[in-house]
Amino acid sequence: MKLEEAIKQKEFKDPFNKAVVNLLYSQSYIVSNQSCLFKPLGISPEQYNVLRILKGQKGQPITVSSIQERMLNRMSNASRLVEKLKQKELVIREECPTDRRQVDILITEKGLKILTELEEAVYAFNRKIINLSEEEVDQLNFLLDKMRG
Amino acid sequence: MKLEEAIKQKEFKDPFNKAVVNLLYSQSYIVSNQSCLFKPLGISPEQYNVLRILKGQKGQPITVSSIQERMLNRMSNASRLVEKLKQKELVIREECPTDRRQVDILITEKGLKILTELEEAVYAFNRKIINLSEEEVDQLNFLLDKMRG
DNA sequence: TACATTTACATGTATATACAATTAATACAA
DNA sequence: TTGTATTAATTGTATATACATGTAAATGTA
Repeated sequence: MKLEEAIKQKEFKDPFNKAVVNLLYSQSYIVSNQSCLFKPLGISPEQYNVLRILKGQKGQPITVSSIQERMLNRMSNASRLVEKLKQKELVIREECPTDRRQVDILITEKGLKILTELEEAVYAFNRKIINLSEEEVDQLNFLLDKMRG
Repeated sequence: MKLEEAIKQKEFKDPFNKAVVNLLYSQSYIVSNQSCLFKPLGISPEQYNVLRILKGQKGQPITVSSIQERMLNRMSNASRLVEKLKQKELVIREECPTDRRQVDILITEKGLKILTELEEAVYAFNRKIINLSEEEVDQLNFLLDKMRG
Protein backbone atom coordinates (compact mmCIF):
# COMPACT_ATOMS: atom_id res chain seq x y z
CA MET A 1 0.00 0.00 0.00
CA LYS A 2 1.22 3.50 -0.80
CA LEU A 3 2.72 5.18 2.23
CA GLU A 4 0.55 8.26 1.68
CA GLU A 5 -2.61 6.19 2.20
CA ALA A 6 -1.14 4.09 5.00
CA ILE A 7 -0.37 7.04 7.26
CA LYS A 8 -2.93 9.42 5.68
CA GLN A 9 -0.33 12.01 4.71
CA LYS A 10 -1.04 13.74 1.40
CA GLU A 11 2.51 14.58 0.37
CA PHE A 12 6.14 14.68 1.44
CA LYS A 13 8.72 17.44 1.15
CA ASP A 14 10.77 15.38 -1.33
CA PRO A 15 11.47 11.69 -2.15
CA PHE A 16 14.28 11.58 0.44
CA ASN A 17 11.87 12.66 3.15
CA LYS A 18 9.41 10.02 1.97
CA ALA A 19 12.14 7.35 1.92
CA VAL A 20 13.06 7.96 5.57
CA VAL A 21 9.42 7.75 6.66
CA ASN A 22 8.88 4.76 4.36
CA LEU A 23 11.76 2.83 5.94
CA LEU A 24 10.56 3.54 9.48
CA TYR A 25 7.03 2.47 8.55
CA SER A 26 8.21 -0.66 6.72
CA GLN A 27 10.16 -1.84 9.73
CA SER A 28 7.07 -1.43 11.88
CA TYR A 29 5.08 -3.38 9.25
CA ILE A 30 7.53 -6.28 9.52
CA VAL A 31 7.91 -6.28 13.30
CA SER A 32 4.19 -6.13 14.00
CA ASN A 33 3.56 -9.04 11.62
CA GLN A 34 6.41 -11.21 12.87
CA SER A 35 5.57 -10.99 16.57
CA CYS A 36 3.29 -14.02 16.31
CA LEU A 37 6.19 -16.08 14.96
CA PHE A 38 8.36 -15.96 18.07
CA LYS A 39 5.77 -15.57 20.79
CA PRO A 40 4.64 -19.24 20.83
CA LEU A 41 8.23 -20.25 21.61
CA GLY A 42 8.56 -17.72 24.41
CA ILE A 43 11.25 -15.51 22.89
CA SER A 44 11.27 -11.95 21.57
CA PRO A 45 12.53 -10.94 18.09
CA GLU A 46 15.64 -9.46 19.74
CA GLN A 47 16.34 -12.66 21.66
CA TYR A 48 15.92 -14.55 18.35
CA ASN A 49 18.53 -12.24 16.81
CA VAL A 50 21.00 -13.14 19.57
CA LEU A 51 20.32 -16.87 19.19
CA ARG A 52 20.91 -16.65 15.43
CA ILE A 53 24.25 -14.93 16.01
CA LEU A 54 25.27 -17.67 18.46
CA LYS A 55 24.20 -20.43 16.07
CA GLY A 56 26.33 -18.81 13.35
CA GLN A 57 29.35 -19.38 15.58
CA LYS A 58 29.03 -23.15 15.08
CA GLY A 59 30.16 -23.98 18.60
CA GLN A 60 32.77 -21.23 18.89
CA PRO A 61 32.18 -19.00 21.93
CA ILE A 62 31.56 -15.29 21.36
CA THR A 63 31.83 -12.34 23.76
CA VAL A 64 29.00 -10.03 24.73
CA SER A 65 30.52 -7.08 22.85
CA SER A 66 30.88 -9.15 19.67
CA ILE A 67 27.21 -10.10 19.89
CA GLN A 68 26.38 -6.41 20.29
CA GLU A 69 28.38 -5.54 17.12
CA ARG A 70 26.44 -8.07 15.08
CA MET A 71 22.98 -7.21 16.32
CA LEU A 72 20.50 -5.54 13.99
CA ASN A 73 19.98 -2.84 16.56
CA ARG A 74 23.39 -1.74 17.82
CA MET A 75 21.81 0.15 20.71
CA SER A 76 20.17 -2.89 22.21
CA ASN A 77 21.66 -4.26 25.38
CA ALA A 78 23.29 -7.62 24.64
CA SER A 79 24.21 -8.12 28.29
CA ARG A 80 20.59 -8.07 29.45
CA LEU A 81 19.33 -10.09 26.48
CA VAL A 82 21.92 -12.79 27.23
CA GLU A 83 20.77 -12.81 30.86
CA LYS A 84 17.17 -13.41 29.74
CA LEU A 85 18.27 -16.24 27.45
CA LYS A 86 20.35 -17.78 30.23
CA GLN A 87 17.33 -17.83 32.54
CA LYS A 88 15.50 -19.83 29.83
CA GLU A 89 18.54 -22.15 29.55
CA LEU A 90 18.98 -21.26 25.86
CA VAL A 91 22.58 -20.05 26.35
CA ILE A 92 25.44 -20.56 28.79
CA ARG A 93 28.01 -18.05 30.00
CA GLU A 94 31.65 -18.89 30.71
CA GLU A 95 34.45 -16.74 32.02
CA CYS A 96 36.95 -16.11 29.22
CA PRO A 97 40.26 -17.82 30.19
CA THR A 98 42.54 -15.26 28.50
CA ASP A 99 40.75 -12.09 29.65
CA ARG A 100 38.71 -12.19 32.82
CA ARG A 101 36.77 -9.05 31.82
CA GLN A 102 35.17 -10.88 28.93
CA VAL A 103 32.36 -13.43 29.07
CA ASP A 104 32.10 -16.21 26.49
CA ILE A 105 28.57 -17.04 25.38
CA LEU A 106 27.46 -20.33 23.83
CA ILE A 107 24.09 -21.54 22.59
CA THR A 108 22.72 -24.70 24.26
CA GLU A 109 21.04 -27.72 22.66
CA LYS A 110 17.73 -26.32 23.87
CA GLY A 111 18.53 -23.03 22.11
CA LEU A 112 19.45 -24.80 18.88
CA LYS A 113 16.24 -26.81 19.08
CA ILE A 114 14.13 -23.65 19.21
CA LEU A 115 15.91 -22.29 16.12
CA THR A 116 15.32 -25.53 14.24
CA GLU A 117 11.65 -25.43 15.15
CA LEU A 118 11.41 -21.84 13.89
CA GLU A 119 13.46 -22.20 10.72
CA GLU A 120 10.80 -23.09 8.17
CA ALA A 121 8.18 -20.74 9.63
CA VAL A 122 10.66 -17.85 9.46
CA TYR A 123 11.55 -18.49 5.81
CA ALA A 124 7.88 -18.84 4.88
CA PHE A 125 7.16 -15.60 6.74
CA ASN A 126 9.93 -13.77 4.87
CA ARG A 127 8.47 -14.75 1.48
CA LYS A 128 4.96 -13.87 2.54
CA ILE A 129 5.77 -10.49 4.03
CA ILE A 130 7.91 -9.27 1.09
CA ASN A 131 5.40 -8.85 -1.71
CA LEU A 132 7.96 -8.61 -4.54
CA SER A 133 9.29 -10.68 -7.43
CA GLU A 134 12.75 -12.25 -7.25
CA GLU A 135 14.10 -9.47 -9.45
CA GLU A 136 12.49 -6.73 -7.38
CA VAL A 137 13.71 -8.08 -4.05
CA ASP A 138 17.28 -8.16 -5.40
CA GLN A 139 16.83 -4.55 -6.49
CA LEU A 140 15.50 -3.62 -3.03
CA ASN A 141 18.51 -5.24 -1.35
CA PHE A 142 20.86 -3.41 -3.72
CA LEU A 143 19.24 -0.05 -2.94
CA LEU A 144 19.23 -0.59 0.82
CA ASP A 145 22.90 -1.61 0.83
CA LYS A 146 23.77 1.44 -1.29
CA MET A 147 21.51 3.78 0.69
CA ARG A 148 23.57 3.34 3.87
CA GLY A 149 26.64 4.69 2.07
CA MET B 1 27.67 -0.78 3.16
CA LYS B 2 26.66 -4.30 2.26
CA LEU B 3 24.53 -5.91 4.94
CA GLU B 4 26.76 -8.99 5.02
CA GLU B 5 29.72 -6.87 6.16
CA ALA B 6 27.65 -4.68 8.45
CA ILE B 7 26.40 -7.55 10.61
CA LYS B 8 29.24 -9.95 9.75
CA GLN B 9 26.92 -12.61 8.31
CA LYS B 10 28.36 -14.47 5.32
CA GLU B 11 25.13 -15.37 3.55
CA PHE B 12 21.35 -15.46 3.75
CA LYS B 13 18.91 -18.23 3.00
CA ASP B 14 17.47 -16.29 0.04
CA PRO B 15 16.98 -12.64 -1.05
CA PHE B 16 13.65 -12.46 0.84
CA ASN B 17 15.38 -13.40 4.06
CA LYS B 18 18.07 -10.80 3.38
CA ALA B 19 15.40 -8.17 2.60
CA VAL B 20 13.69 -8.62 5.97
CA VAL B 21 16.99 -8.36 7.84
CA ASN B 22 18.04 -5.46 5.60
CA LEU B 23 14.88 -3.50 6.42
CA LEU B 24 15.25 -4.06 10.16
CA TYR B 25 18.91 -3.02 10.01
CA SER B 26 18.18 0.04 7.84
CA GLN B 27 15.58 1.33 10.28
CA SER B 28 18.11 1.01 13.10
CA TYR B 29 20.67 2.86 10.93
CA ILE B 30 18.23 5.76 10.51
CA VAL B 31 17.00 5.91 14.11
CA SER B 32 20.48 5.79 15.65
CA ASN B 33 21.65 8.60 13.36
CA GLN B 34 18.62 10.83 13.84
CA SER B 35 18.59 10.74 17.63
CA CYS B 36 20.92 13.75 17.78
CA LEU B 37 18.41 15.76 15.74
CA PHE B 38 15.60 15.76 18.30
CA LYS B 39 17.51 15.48 21.54
CA PRO B 40 18.65 19.13 21.70
CA LEU B 41 14.99 20.17 21.61
CA GLY B 42 14.00 17.74 24.34
CA ILE B 43 11.69 15.47 22.33
CA SER B 44 11.94 11.85 21.18
CA PRO B 45 11.47 10.71 17.54
CA GLU B 46 8.06 9.29 18.52
CA GLN B 47 6.98 12.57 20.10
CA TYR B 48 8.15 14.34 16.90
CA ASN B 49 5.94 11.96 14.91
CA VAL B 50 2.91 12.99 17.00
CA LEU B 51 3.71 16.70 16.65
CA ARG B 52 3.97 16.34 12.86
CA ILE B 53 0.57 14.67 12.73
CA LEU B 54 -0.93 17.48 14.79
CA LYS B 55 0.67 20.16 12.60
CA GLY B 56 -0.81 18.46 9.53
CA GLN B 57 -4.24 19.12 11.00
CA LYS B 58 -3.76 22.86 10.46
CA GLY B 59 -5.63 23.84 13.60
CA GLN B 60 -8.30 21.13 13.39
CA PRO B 61 -8.44 19.02 16.57
CA ILE B 62 -7.75 15.27 16.28
CA THR B 63 -8.59 12.42 18.66
CA VAL B 64 -6.08 10.11 20.34
CA SER B 65 -7.19 7.13 18.28
CA SER B 66 -6.81 9.06 15.01
CA ILE B 67 -3.27 10.00 16.02
CA GLN B 68 -2.61 6.32 16.73
CA GLU B 69 -3.85 5.34 13.23
CA ARG B 70 -1.45 7.76 11.57
CA MET B 71 1.64 6.92 13.60
CA LEU B 72 4.56 5.18 11.94
CA ASN B 73 4.46 2.56 14.66
CA ARG B 74 0.85 1.53 15.17
CA MET B 75 1.68 -0.25 18.41
CA SER B 76 2.99 2.84 20.12
CA ASN B 77 0.84 4.34 22.83
CA ALA B 78 -0.52 7.67 21.61
CA SER B 79 -2.25 8.29 24.94
CA ARG B 80 1.01 8.28 26.89
CA LEU B 81 2.94 10.18 24.21
CA VAL B 82 0.29 12.93 24.26
CA GLU B 83 0.58 13.08 28.05
CA LYS B 84 4.36 13.62 27.76
CA LEU B 85 3.84 16.37 25.18
CA LYS B 86 1.21 18.03 27.35
CA GLN B 87 3.64 18.14 30.28
CA LYS B 88 6.05 20.03 27.99
CA GLU B 89 3.19 22.36 26.94
CA LEU B 90 3.57 21.34 23.28
CA VAL B 91 -0.06 20.17 22.98
CA ILE B 92 -3.37 20.80 24.71
CA ARG B 93 -6.18 18.35 25.40
CA GLU B 94 -9.85 19.26 25.25
CA GLU B 95 -12.91 17.18 25.99
CA CYS B 96 -14.72 16.47 22.75
CA PRO B 97 -18.11 18.27 22.91
CA THR B 98 -20.00 15.68 20.82
CA ASP B 99 -18.57 12.53 22.49
CA ARG B 100 -17.25 12.72 26.02
CA ARG B 101 -15.22 9.53 25.58
CA GLN B 102 -13.03 11.23 23.02
CA VAL B 103 -10.26 13.73 23.69
CA ASP B 104 -9.40 16.41 21.14
CA ILE B 105 -5.70 17.17 20.81
CA LEU B 106 -4.24 20.40 19.42
CA ILE B 107 -0.64 21.55 18.93
CA THR B 108 0.35 24.75 20.77
CA GLU B 109 2.36 27.70 19.48
CA LYS B 110 5.29 26.33 21.44
CA GLY B 111 4.87 22.98 19.67
CA LEU B 112 4.72 24.64 16.26
CA LYS B 113 7.84 26.65 17.10
CA ILE B 114 9.81 23.48 17.80
CA LEU B 115 8.76 22.01 14.45
CA THR B 116 9.78 25.18 12.63
CA GLU B 117 13.17 25.10 14.34
CA LEU B 118 13.63 21.46 13.31
CA GLU B 119 12.34 21.70 9.74
CA GLU B 120 15.50 22.50 7.83
CA ALA B 121 17.69 20.22 9.92
CA VAL B 122 15.30 17.31 9.31
CA TYR B 123 15.25 17.82 5.53
CA ALA B 124 19.04 18.13 5.43
CA PHE B 125 19.31 14.97 7.53
CA ASN B 126 17.01 13.07 5.15
CA ARG B 127 19.19 13.92 2.15
CA LYS B 128 22.38 13.09 4.00
CA ILE B 129 21.23 9.76 5.41
CA ILE B 130 19.81 8.43 2.12
CA ASN B 131 22.88 7.91 -0.04
CA LEU B 132 21.03 7.54 -3.35
CA SER B 133 20.39 9.51 -6.56
CA GLU B 134 16.98 11.08 -7.22
CA GLU B 135 16.16 8.22 -9.55
CA GLU B 136 17.24 5.55 -7.08
CA VAL B 137 15.30 7.03 -4.16
CA ASP B 138 12.14 7.05 -6.27
CA GLN B 139 12.80 3.39 -7.11
CA LEU B 140 13.30 2.60 -3.40
CA ASN B 141 10.00 4.26 -2.50
CA PHE B 142 8.24 2.35 -5.28
CA LEU B 143 9.62 -0.99 -4.04
CA LEU B 144 8.79 -0.29 -0.38
CA ASP B 145 5.21 0.71 -1.26
CA LYS B 146 4.84 -2.42 -3.38
CA MET B 147 6.58 -4.67 -0.85
CA ARG B 148 3.86 -4.10 1.74
CA GLY B 149 1.27 -5.50 -0.64
C1' DT C 1 -36.29 2.09 29.86
C1' DA C 2 -32.98 -1.55 31.09
C1' DC C 3 -29.18 -4.20 30.05
C1' DA C 4 -25.59 -5.97 27.14
C1' DT C 5 -22.17 -4.58 23.80
C1' DT C 6 -19.04 -1.61 21.81
C1' DT C 7 -15.99 2.29 21.69
C1' DA C 8 -12.37 5.65 23.38
C1' DC C 9 -9.09 6.29 26.33
C1' DA C 10 -6.20 5.32 30.38
C1' DT C 11 -3.44 2.23 33.06
C1' DG C 12 -0.59 -1.91 34.35
C1' DT C 13 3.23 -4.99 33.30
C1' DA C 14 7.04 -7.14 30.82
C1' DT C 15 10.40 -6.30 27.44
C1' DA C 16 13.47 -3.41 24.83
C1' DT C 17 15.94 0.99 23.56
C1' DA C 18 19.03 4.92 24.53
C1' DC C 19 22.38 6.62 27.12
C1' DA C 20 24.94 7.47 31.44
C1' DA C 21 27.46 5.65 35.27
C1' DT C 22 29.77 1.98 37.67
C1' DT C 23 32.92 -1.90 38.43
C1' DA C 24 36.60 -4.84 37.52
C1' DA C 25 40.42 -6.24 34.70
C1' DT C 26 43.91 -5.15 31.41
C1' DA C 27 47.20 -2.14 28.95
C1' DC C 28 50.30 1.46 28.93
C1' DA C 29 53.40 5.08 30.25
C1' DA C 30 56.17 7.73 33.69
C1' DT D 1 56.39 -0.62 39.62
C1' DT D 2 52.98 2.65 40.24
C1' DG D 3 49.51 5.42 38.58
C1' DT D 4 46.56 6.46 34.55
C1' DA D 5 43.89 5.25 30.79
C1' DT D 6 41.32 1.96 28.36
C1' DT D 7 38.29 -1.88 27.77
C1' DA D 8 34.40 -5.35 28.86
C1' DA D 9 30.60 -6.03 31.02
C1' DT D 10 26.94 -4.78 34.27
C1' DT D 11 23.67 -1.70 36.26
C1' DG D 12 20.60 2.45 36.59
C1' DT D 13 17.10 5.46 34.62
C1' DA D 14 13.93 7.46 31.29
C1' DT D 15 11.38 6.46 27.28
C1' DA D 16 8.93 3.44 24.17
C1' DT D 17 6.78 -1.00 22.57
C1' DA D 18 3.53 -4.88 23.00
C1' DC D 19 -0.26 -6.48 24.88
C1' DA D 20 -3.77 -7.10 28.51
C1' DT D 21 -6.99 -5.01 31.53
C1' DG D 22 -9.89 -1.35 33.46
C1' DT D 23 -13.23 2.53 33.21
C1' DA D 24 -16.51 5.55 31.53
C1' DA D 25 -19.48 6.91 27.83
C1' DA D 26 -22.11 5.81 23.84
C1' DT D 27 -24.77 2.49 21.11
C1' DG D 28 -27.99 -1.09 20.19
C1' DT D 29 -31.63 -4.17 21.34
C1' DA D 30 -35.24 -6.58 24.09
